[in-house]
Amino acid sequence: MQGLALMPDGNQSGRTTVFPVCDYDLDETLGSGQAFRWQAHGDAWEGVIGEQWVRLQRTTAGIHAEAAAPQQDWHWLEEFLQIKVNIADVLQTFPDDEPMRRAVASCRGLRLLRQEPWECLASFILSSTKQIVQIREIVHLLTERYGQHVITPNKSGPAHAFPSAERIAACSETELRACKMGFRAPYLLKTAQMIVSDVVNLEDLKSLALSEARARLLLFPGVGRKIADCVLLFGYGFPQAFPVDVWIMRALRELYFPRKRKVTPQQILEFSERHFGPNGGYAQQYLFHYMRTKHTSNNRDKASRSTQ
DNA sequence: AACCAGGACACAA
DNA sequence: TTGTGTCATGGT
Repeated sequence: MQGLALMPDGNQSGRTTVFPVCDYDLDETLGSGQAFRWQAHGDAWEGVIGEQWVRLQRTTAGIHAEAAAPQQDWHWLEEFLQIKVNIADVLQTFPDDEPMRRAVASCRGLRLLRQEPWECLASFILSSTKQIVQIREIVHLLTERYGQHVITPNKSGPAHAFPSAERIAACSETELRACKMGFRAPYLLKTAQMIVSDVVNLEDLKSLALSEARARLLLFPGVGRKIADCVLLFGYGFPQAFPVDVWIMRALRELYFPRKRKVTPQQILEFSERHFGPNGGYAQQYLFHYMRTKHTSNNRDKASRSTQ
């Protein structure tokens, strides 16, 4: 390790590296409900990608990354964080309207990750009608009980990889329910079994068009349009996939159809496909985060609810 | 103490 | 095709 000090910034064979990137906010990106097993420790974030433990920290030079073991190649992390995406180019494709301007202005540095498809699929099967904190808890129990240990630095506690489809498929429904996932347990179990028996091959989806890939995901039990679009967006990088959950439904109603009584979910869905352009998925994430954290009517509602 | 959460599904009309 | 009840569990 002596040689590290002699190596230039961005050295590729040590335990750490720096990605020189701007407009990348780790808090908003890792804590915004697209990934569920990153933990904030002070100003740093710790997580596991594949079999690798990682610690990320914002510095003036960019994003500082620390792994548990020396790396010759950081491509896996660069891919996960989508470092090469020029976010300014993406933002430029958003519709130029008031709601989008507000969302973009208040979520500067929000990015989309590129997660491993199986982990993403399993996580979002567990997400239905759950709050983000609860999804994190369920996923944590699952990885702790059925995921392989990964190497961590001495100072850090134990960490686990996300359990394989094979391992989940070998669980009983009772064991899965014990991870607090309730009625989602049979969905996850059957989905894992379908993957193990190769009824649907997740790798194959990468070469398909959006609608074809979506049709394959919809074959899994517990996967409807919304969860399929989450996996297409966060796991496969289809930038046009536009998950419509309860938050986005409210956002589109309030921001784009104010004082209009009958707006059906079908109309909202059609509007979402038409209005937000080739990077609609990114736009969706900005609206989602904006509604959850900054939008005033949301905060007012929350305040009035908690004081009554 | 009702109401809600990054929904999906079976079933009715 | 569109509308309702149900499914666990925990937070506000």
